[in-house]
Amino acid sequence: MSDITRMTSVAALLGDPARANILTALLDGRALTAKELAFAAHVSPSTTSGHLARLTDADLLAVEKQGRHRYFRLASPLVGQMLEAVMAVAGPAPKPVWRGGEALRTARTCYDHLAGRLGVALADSLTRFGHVALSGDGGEVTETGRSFLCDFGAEPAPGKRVFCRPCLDWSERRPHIAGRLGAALATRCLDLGWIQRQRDSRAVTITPAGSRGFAETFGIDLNG
Amino acid sequence: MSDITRMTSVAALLGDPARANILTALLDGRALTAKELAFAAHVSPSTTSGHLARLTDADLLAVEKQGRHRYFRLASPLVGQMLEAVMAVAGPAPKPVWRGGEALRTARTCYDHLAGRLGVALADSLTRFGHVALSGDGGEVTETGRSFLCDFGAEPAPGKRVFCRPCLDWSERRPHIAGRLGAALATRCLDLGWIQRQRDSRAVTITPAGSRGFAETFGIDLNG
DNA sequence: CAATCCGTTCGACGGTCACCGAACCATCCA
DNA sequence: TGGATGGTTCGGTGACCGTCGAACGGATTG
Repeated sequence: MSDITRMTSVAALLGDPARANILTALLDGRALTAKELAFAAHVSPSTTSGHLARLTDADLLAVEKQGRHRYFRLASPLVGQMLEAVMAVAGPAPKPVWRGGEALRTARTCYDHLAGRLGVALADSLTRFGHVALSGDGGEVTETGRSFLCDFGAEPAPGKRVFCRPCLDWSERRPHIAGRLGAALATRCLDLGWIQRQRDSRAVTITPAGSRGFAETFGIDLNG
Repeated sequence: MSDITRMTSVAALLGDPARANILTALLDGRALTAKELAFAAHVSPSTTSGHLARLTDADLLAVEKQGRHRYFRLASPLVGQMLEAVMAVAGPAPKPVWRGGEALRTARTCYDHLAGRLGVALADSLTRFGHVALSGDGGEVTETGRSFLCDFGAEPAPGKRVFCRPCLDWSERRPHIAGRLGAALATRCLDLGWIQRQRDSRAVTITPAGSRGFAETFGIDLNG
């Protein structure tokens, strides 16, 4: 089996509306039964069964048996990222239906850490440079990452809380960084004056100093 | 046209071997003519023409007319990222049952530069010694790097193409060096007899001289 | 102008695959 | 032990699509 063959097999699986519906229905990480997925896919249970068999066979879905139900979910975060990538190319999502949302989508706090496009971009940057490694439900800081974060001035306070955890961003559908590390990053950005909280909203604004800082330190340009 | 419909249309385009070959042939950012792509896709010019029309129509490819040639290239970096994402899921084969696959993972050409374990090791070595600096989507050669490469005999030809670019290696999931510099390195290694192309394959073999050379010059030992 | 090469369009052929209903197996419940 | 429900398998049908060769338009070259 050649590389191209493997790639086309996977892509072909995404190329059918019923299967695409199944996969997107699972994008949020939940596990659903075959019947629920049949409803989501708008096809009969028998047809759905065939699709599910092929998807699990290709390791796009993982299945868990519970009594007479079978629960399906995405086999790995890589699958979700692939779906996002295809959607990104598939084009402009019919966008923000609701108002005031734009600021929230750009940058907001999620409890004590950063989310929205900024939060996701930060996670991307740290991952790309090998400073942190995010897996399905956990995260670690590498050696280079530790010194990088130390230089940046974001040293997480000690504590019992989980240190670094990916948190799926609902507006971006991709992970940002939560946990003590996420909190430390947000605090440091506030201290540097890179971002400012808005009154009565979780949205935060990026200052001109922040624009420069995020670009120089993390290679982030949200306008680009 | 719904989200799912757009997504499946794009995915279905990737689901055909001929089109997948075309897209991967353009992964490094070069622009190729329809005939060259027909060769890469292993189908007739007429068939290729149909595929190219569909790919450009879906905005996966951009086309540029020059005389009686038409040059095709990926329409945006997003397309490349999508391909990488699909390859990442399609994954390196779980079990390298087949000897040829193993050879491909050890060392192969990615059009005109080196990839696989050897390509990644080269990039690592050059980075470690401070000869090049690779960031997210760009790369630079340092002063010491310039003289080092000059001594080595790998002086990139002048040209419009990007000079040094990291290219995510699908089998190693780490960057190797593409662009004019990558091409120059590959050419020099061939000239030195360190590597040899295999017929009908992108795999390259490392000669005994190459083993010594890579070890002495770059500190690379792929068996280690 | 003639020869040539690049690329596209057209028509026909063949294989693949999504779909459904009905029958079947497994599990749970009364 | 029956009956109900979740899920799979099977056979048949129809549509879609990738493929090629042949013919054609456009651009370059001699």
